[in-house]
Amino acid sequence: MLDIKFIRENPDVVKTAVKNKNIKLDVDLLLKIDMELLNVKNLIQNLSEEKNRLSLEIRNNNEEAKTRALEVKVLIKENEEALKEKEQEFKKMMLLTPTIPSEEVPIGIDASFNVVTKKFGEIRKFDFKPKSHIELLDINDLAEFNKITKICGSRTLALKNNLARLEMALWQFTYDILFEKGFTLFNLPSVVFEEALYGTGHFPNEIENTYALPKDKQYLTGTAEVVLNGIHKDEILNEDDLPIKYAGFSPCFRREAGSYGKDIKGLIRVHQFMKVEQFIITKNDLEESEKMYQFLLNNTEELLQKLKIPYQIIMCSTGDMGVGKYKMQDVECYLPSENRYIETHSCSNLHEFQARRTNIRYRENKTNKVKFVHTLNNTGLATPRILAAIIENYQERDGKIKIPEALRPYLRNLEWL
RNA sequence: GGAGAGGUGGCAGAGUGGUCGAAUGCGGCAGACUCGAAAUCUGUUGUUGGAUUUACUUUCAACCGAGGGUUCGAAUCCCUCCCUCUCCGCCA
Repeated sequence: MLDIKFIRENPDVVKTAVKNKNIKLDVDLLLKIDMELLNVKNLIQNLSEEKNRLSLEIRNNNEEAKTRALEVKVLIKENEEALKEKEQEFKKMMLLTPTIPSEEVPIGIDASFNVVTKKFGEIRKFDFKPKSHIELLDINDLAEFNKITKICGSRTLALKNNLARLEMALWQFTYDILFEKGFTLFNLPSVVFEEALYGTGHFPNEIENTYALPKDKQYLTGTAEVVLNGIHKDEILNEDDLPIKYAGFSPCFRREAGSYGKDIKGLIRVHQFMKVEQFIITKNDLEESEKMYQFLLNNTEELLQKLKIPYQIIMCSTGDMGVGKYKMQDVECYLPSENRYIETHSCSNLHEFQARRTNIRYRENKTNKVKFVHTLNNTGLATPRILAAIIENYQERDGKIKIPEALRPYLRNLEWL
C-alpha cells in the first residue's frame, strides 16, 4: 500500500510498478475515485460545520435552527452513504497498490527473470549416485508418509526417531544463534483474525492459499511474520527503540492451492511445517533498512555455513516478488539427488507497505514527526524442507546419514542419524 | 459452556446527553534553581484529514475497543461484534 499523495504526484511511477509486478490495478481509476472521495469528504465537512453551529443555537431555543438542523442531518446521512461506497472501492484498490521496487531488482513478469547473485559452499563430489531424501528416509526409518496421509490428507507426514530429534536440535541451534544476535524470541500462536493477514499483505491475494476457521472468523497463518507484524499495530514507537528484532517460532499452514503435482512427495512442500522467522522493524530510512536487510541475509548465510550446506542466493524479479516488496532474495540449498537448488529462505524488505496497513509508526527524533516504520523479514529456518538438503548432502554410500557437526552438541554428540 | 464487571490520551484514572479532545496524577519535553545531578517550582505535552500559511502558523472536521442506531447534539443512551478481568463448570 502506498501513500495516496505519492500516487497523485507520481502516477507514472506507480503505473510502471503495477506493470512490472503484473498487478491488476487501474491507477487512473484509482485517482478518479480519490478525487470523488475528496469532494464528498469536503461536502460532509462543510455540513458538519453547519451542524455544529446549529447545535449551539438550539441550546438558545432557536426554533429555526432546529428545522435547518434536521435538514442538514438528512444531507449528511445521504452523503455518508455515498462516501462509504466509494471508500470501500477505494480501499480495495489501495490494498493492491505496490511498493515501488528497488532499482537492483531485475524487471520481468515471472521467476524466469530471477538472477543468481551468489553461490557459496563447495558442492560435494559423490563417488556414488546420491540417493533422494525420500529413499534415505525410507532406508533409515526416519519418516512416515502413507499412514499419516490416510489420516491427515495429502502433503502431510511425520518425522520419526532421530530425525524427530534432529528437528528439535535445529530449533535450539537456530534460536541460540538468533538470541546471540539480539533477537527477542517468541514462540507464537498461528491462529489470527483476517485483519492481521491484511496487515502483512497476504490478504487479499493469498486468501485461497490460507486455511480458514469460519466458525471463529479466524485463519491459520502461513508464517510467524503475520503475528510479529501485528504486535505493534496502531502504535507510535520511539525512534530510540528501533530497530526491533523479533524471531518467531510457529507452526505454519499453507493450502498450496494451485501447486498440484509439484513436489508431491517428500519433505519439500507440505501443508503444515515449522518455522523460525526473523522480523525487523526499523526506521524509515533507505540506508538503515538496507543495513537491516543485509543483516537478515547474513544471519541466514551464517546458519547455512555452520550447517555446511551449499547454497545460492537469487535476486527475485519484479514479477516474482509480490505486491508489497521493495526487494526480495531467496536463499536456495543444494539438493544433490536432483542437482538443483531448492528455496529454503526468503528475505524481503517491504518498506512502509506493511507499516501502512498495520499502522505502525514512530516519532523521528530529529523532526519530532510521526513516520511509518519499515518492516523486513527473512526465514530463520524452516523444517521439514531444510531437512531434505541436510539429509541428501550428508549421506554416505550405504545410505547412512551423518549429523552436521554444529548440531551434535544438541544431540548428545550423536554422529549418525 | 454458565453468571457478572469492564474496555477513555505513553501509563494510571475521572467523566453517565451540550464549548469534553476530554479533569487529575505519573511519565515525557522545555525552562528556573544547581559546579553538575536529584528534589522542588514554572510552562508544555495525541493522531488523522481539509483549508490557509514563510512557519504545525491559523482554522475547521473526525477520532474515547470496532461497526450500526436514537438525538438538533453521544465518551456518555440502545443494538451487534471483538477483547480483557472475576466467579463457576469442563479440560491439555
